[in-house]
Amino acid sequence: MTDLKIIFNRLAIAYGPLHWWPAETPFEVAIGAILTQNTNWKNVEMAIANLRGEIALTPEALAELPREKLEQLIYPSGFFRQKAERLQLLVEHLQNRHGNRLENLLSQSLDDARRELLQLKGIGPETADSILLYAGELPSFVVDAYTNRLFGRLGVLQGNESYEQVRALFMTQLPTDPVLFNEYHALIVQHCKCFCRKRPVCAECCLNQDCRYAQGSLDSI
DNA sequence: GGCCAGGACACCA
DNA sequence: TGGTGTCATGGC
Repeated sequence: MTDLKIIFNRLAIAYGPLHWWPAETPFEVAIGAILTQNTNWKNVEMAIANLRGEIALTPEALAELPREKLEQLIYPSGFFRQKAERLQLLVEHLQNRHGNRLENLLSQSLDDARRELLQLKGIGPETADSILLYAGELPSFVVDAYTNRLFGRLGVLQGNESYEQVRALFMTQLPTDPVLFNEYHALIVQHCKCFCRKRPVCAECCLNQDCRYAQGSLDSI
């Protein structure tokens, strides 16, 4: 069993199952993925609640919103001008290429869908992978700041790896399973909210000072 | 009042 | 190719 599988098992026992992403439709996942860029999820929830209140959580409805109105609705998520543009560019793309259905974009092969998402302004690798995995249920591992922080501390990562290198590490060492990738990323985020941010070592977490992972070396495994 | 949060992009050397 | 500045709100 690889280190990554062992770490997953420990996290899963401690926190799982988490069943991400907190959204009602694939399109809502994509909206959340853009809105959460460098932003606390609580702020995103406020913005999504505003969109829901305007019945604007479909590509058609979002396309009808004037830019200023959209900026006003997503204001709590921060970077509201950038994000309004990014949302409208995504909606325009779905309208022009996929009959207003994100599901059509996601029905392609993983590589084709990922390439297409990455060509859109404002959708980088993490946002694309979040959409692929959580909206499309495609086996694309999501790497985020928490992933780098946690696995850097564990000694799995050196800290100078590129996004694609980290993603490839997880995708080659783990079974190609979207359910596993989904849960793993959710567990990393859940764990880091306790272990990595609030305090250096969380007494009740599964990777505390008594755990070999917290020592920064996995050599003994 | 400062720091951080489930990034991406433009610009520059 | 890699580093830096910019975008911006809300919670702690």
